[in-house]
Amino acid sequence: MNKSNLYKGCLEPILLKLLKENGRMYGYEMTQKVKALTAGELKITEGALYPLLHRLEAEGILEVEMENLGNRVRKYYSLTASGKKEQARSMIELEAFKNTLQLIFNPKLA
Amino acid sequence: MNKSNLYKGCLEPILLKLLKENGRMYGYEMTQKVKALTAGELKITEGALYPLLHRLEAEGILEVEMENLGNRVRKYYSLTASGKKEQARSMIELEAFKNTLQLIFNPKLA
DNA sequence: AATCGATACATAAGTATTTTAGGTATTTAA
DNA sequence: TTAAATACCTAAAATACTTATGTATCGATT
Repeated sequence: MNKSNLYKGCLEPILLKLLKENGRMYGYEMTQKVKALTAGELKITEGALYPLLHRLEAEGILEVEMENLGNRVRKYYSLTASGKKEQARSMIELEAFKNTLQLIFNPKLA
Repeated sequence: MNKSNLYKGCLEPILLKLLKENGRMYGYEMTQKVKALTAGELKITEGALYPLLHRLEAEGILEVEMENLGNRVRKYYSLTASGKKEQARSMIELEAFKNTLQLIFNPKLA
C-alpha cells in the first residue's frame, strides 16, 4: 500500500472505519476512497484487499449484497452487528497504539 | 511485541530512536527500555530483536562494540553516520504515517 | 549447595499480512 | 478501435514477527 512498512496491519482497521462512515461500499470503491482521502499517499492494492474482504466475511464481520450493473456484478459490503463491535474495538486498539508510540517517540510529554 | 498487528513495521524505527536518544545500547537493554517507557504495554521479543540488529549491522546502519563483563559478553550497538541519516529519514516517514492515518481516521480536521 | 529468576546472547520453524504479478471481463472516452 | 478505467479475482513470493528452544552467567533465596 505504500513504500513504508508502518502501514502493515492497518488495512483491517481502515476498511472497518470506511464501512462505519459510509455504511455500504464495494471493494474498488474502497481503494478509490482511500486514495482520495489521503491525496494519493496511500494506495490499497487489490491483492491485499480482496482476500481480506473474503476473510472478514467468513468471520461474520462483514456481509455482502450483490448488485447488477448491466452485465457486471458489484459486491457491496457492510458491517454486521458483530462487525460494528469489532470496529469499535479496533478504534480503541488504534488509540492505544497511538499513545504507545507517543511514549516512545515523544518522551518529553509525559 | 503486542497482540495488535498495528506494531508490525515499527520495530526498526523504535530501535533507531532508542539509539539516537541513548547513544549506545545492548539488545537486552533495549527490551527493558521499551518495557519501561510504555509501562509494559509493548514488549520487544528477542526473536524479533536480534535478527533485526544483525540485519541493521550488515546494512551499515549500526556498528557494534563487544564488552566483557566478567565471563559474559555484551554487544553495544550505536548508529553509524549512515545510521543517523536513516534514523532521521525514519522519523520523517513516521510523521507522514501519522498524518495519513489522521486523514483516514479523523476526517473532520482537514 | 542447589535452584530459580534475571541477565544476555542466539537461531529456526511456523504464521500472518502484504507485494507482485498475473488473470477475466465490461464500460467509457479518445 | 483502442486504451484507460471500472470491477472482480487468485497464487507465489517476500516480509515481519511469534513461538519455541538453546546456551550460559550471575545473584539471591532456600
